[in-house]
Parts: sequence; C-alpha cells; structure tokens
Amino acid sequence: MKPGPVALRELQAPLLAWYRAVQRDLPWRRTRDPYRIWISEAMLQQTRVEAVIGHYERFVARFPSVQALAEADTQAVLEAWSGLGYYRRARALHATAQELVARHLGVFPQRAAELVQLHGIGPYTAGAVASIAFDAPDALVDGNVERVFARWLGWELPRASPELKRRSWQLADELVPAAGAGEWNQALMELGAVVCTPRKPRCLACPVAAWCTAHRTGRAEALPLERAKPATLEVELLVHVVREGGQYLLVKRPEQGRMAGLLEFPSIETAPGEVLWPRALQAEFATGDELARVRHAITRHRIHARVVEARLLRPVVAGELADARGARWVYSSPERLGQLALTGMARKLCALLH
DNA sequence: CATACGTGGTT
DNA sequence: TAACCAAGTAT
Repeated sequence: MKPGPVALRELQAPLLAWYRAVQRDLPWRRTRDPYRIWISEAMLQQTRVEAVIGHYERFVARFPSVQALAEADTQAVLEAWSGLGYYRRARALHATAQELVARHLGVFPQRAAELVQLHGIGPYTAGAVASIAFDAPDALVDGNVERVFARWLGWELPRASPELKRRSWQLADELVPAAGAGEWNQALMELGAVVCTPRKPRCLACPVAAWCTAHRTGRAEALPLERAKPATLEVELLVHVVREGGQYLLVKRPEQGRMAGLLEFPSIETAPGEVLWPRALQAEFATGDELARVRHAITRHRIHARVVEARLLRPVVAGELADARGARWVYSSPERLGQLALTGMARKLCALLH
C-alpha cells in the first residue's frame, strides 16, 4: 500500500514530537523577529548552517533592523556578506530593506503570497518567513523537503527536477497545518538536515521510518536520483600582487555580473576558457618572482592561479583611481584587507601572504 | 525551463 | 584531490 497524503498525516505527530525533543539550538530559532528570520533564511540559501552562524550574528549586530539595513552603504552590506557567496543575495537583501521601508513603512507582510513579491524572496523564503515569524499557514519546500518527500513517497525523480519540485509543493501544501506551520516546516527541514541526509541517511534513528516507502524498499540512499552534471571549465590565471609603501593594490569588480562590486587582486587570464574580469593588460605590470600557486573553484569553474610579485609600469597614485575601463583601483593596508569585501580568491591570497 | 550564481566543509 | 553538497532565486 502506497502512502498518500492521508496516511502521511499519521506521521505528523511523531515528527513534531521528535523535533521538539532534538532540534538544534540555532541563533535564529531564538527569535520571532521577521527581520532576523529573513536574514537567516537569505543566508541559508545554498549555504551550510555552520557557515551561516557567524555571519548571521555579525550581520544582525551591525544591521539590527530593516531600517538600519536600508540606510547602510551597499559596500558595508557586501562587506558583512563577504565569504558567504552568491553576492546577488546581499544586494537583493539591501534593495528589499529599502523597499520595505519605502512602501511598507518597514513592516513585513505576514503571508507568503505578499512576501514573494519582494526582490530576492522566492517561494521558499516567503513560506519560511511567513510560517516561522508569523505562524501563517504557508508551506515551504527546500532541498531537504524535496529529499524527504521523494523518499517517503518513493518518487524516482532527479534531485531538484521541476517534476520533483512540483510534486513537493503540492504535498507540502496538503500537509501544512492551519496552526503551528512554522514548527512543522522546520521539523521537516530538520529531519532532512540531520537524519534524512543526502548520503547515508540514518533510517534507524528516523522517527517516521515506518511510513517511508524508500526505507521499506531499500531505496532511501538512492533517492532522489542523481542529476546530470555540466562539465567543469578549467581556467588559468596570473595574479599580480603589487605592494606599494606597505599597501596592496586591489581592483574593484564592476557593479554588475559575477561577484559584483567585490575587490580582488589584478589578474590576467592566461589560457583559453572563460574570460574572468578584470583582464588587466599584461603591459601594465612588470612580473617578478612567483609567490604561490592557488587553486580555487567557483561555480562550474576550476581556477588555477599563479601568484606573482609585480609592480605597475605606469605610475599610480595611492588612494582610489579609475582606469580607462572604468575599473576602480584601490590601495589597502594589510590590516584592512581582512575587513574588505573581497572575492574568495583574494581572501585566500591574503591568508597566504601573511 | 535551463542556466548562472560562490563558498567552505566532506567524501 | 576532484567531486559533491548546503534552509534558492532571477533571468
């Protein structure tokens, strides 16, 4: 007998009981402030809990309210976000804070249908803020929920596939309780995060294994199915470290596109493949000794960087200036490097240089 | 609807 | 160590 939504309702009480007993103590579970819930949800997108905790604490200390975030400089927001990746999220967060202040007097809408209208807030985050902060009866589906549902129902579907998402949202809508939606949604995700894990699911510790089709058929580890992965691109990079009077030369990336507005060391692509910005002209630098080799990965790209000591061939005054392409060149002292909005590669290099 | 978007930890 | 993975969204 295949479990349907009706049979699955039987597992709601045991799952909630389990969640109340074993849930992790996370900073954003100690508040009902929609602003803080929202920040945590934005940070948690495609990002591990352990990586978020520190950033979350610092972020809400620095920007304690929607108003504070709305009034902040973009560069300060990027700086607080630096290291989390997907920097578009930080810009969306900033823009949405300003929109909330301008059009909602800084007050959060309480239902997912309204929240999803805001920039950077998609169906998942809308459901999360509505249900967790306001206990609105709104459902939510993330990677955890998709995996848990695929196993409960024995869906032989690829991870993150449109069909799996469609079915998951339908089931989530059917299961979400009229009261206690926030707790239910978090219980579902918690199960996926600590028991019903992608690899080596702990079915023996699962409070609802009795209702699980995949557990019964031995398919738990196999579901959801793997999805075809795109080929990785290999990129060779020459990175210049220019020291002038105890300061490092950095270039600010354009405000649009990949890692928008972040600072990095000037670099030159040295092999065919993806064109990485900035493509500082070889002629602008005198290249010296090799300092290090660094491997770095960004989505679908593996970057092999050769780091060389360098100096600029044309004079550049200290401070900020713009080159012919409109790029901003910035000198920074070593002490300040750690506090800037740097790309991952640049941060890795800083650690290496000290 | 497929693809782009980052990083740090794990396997 | 290369591949995989993590509380998605915008285009």
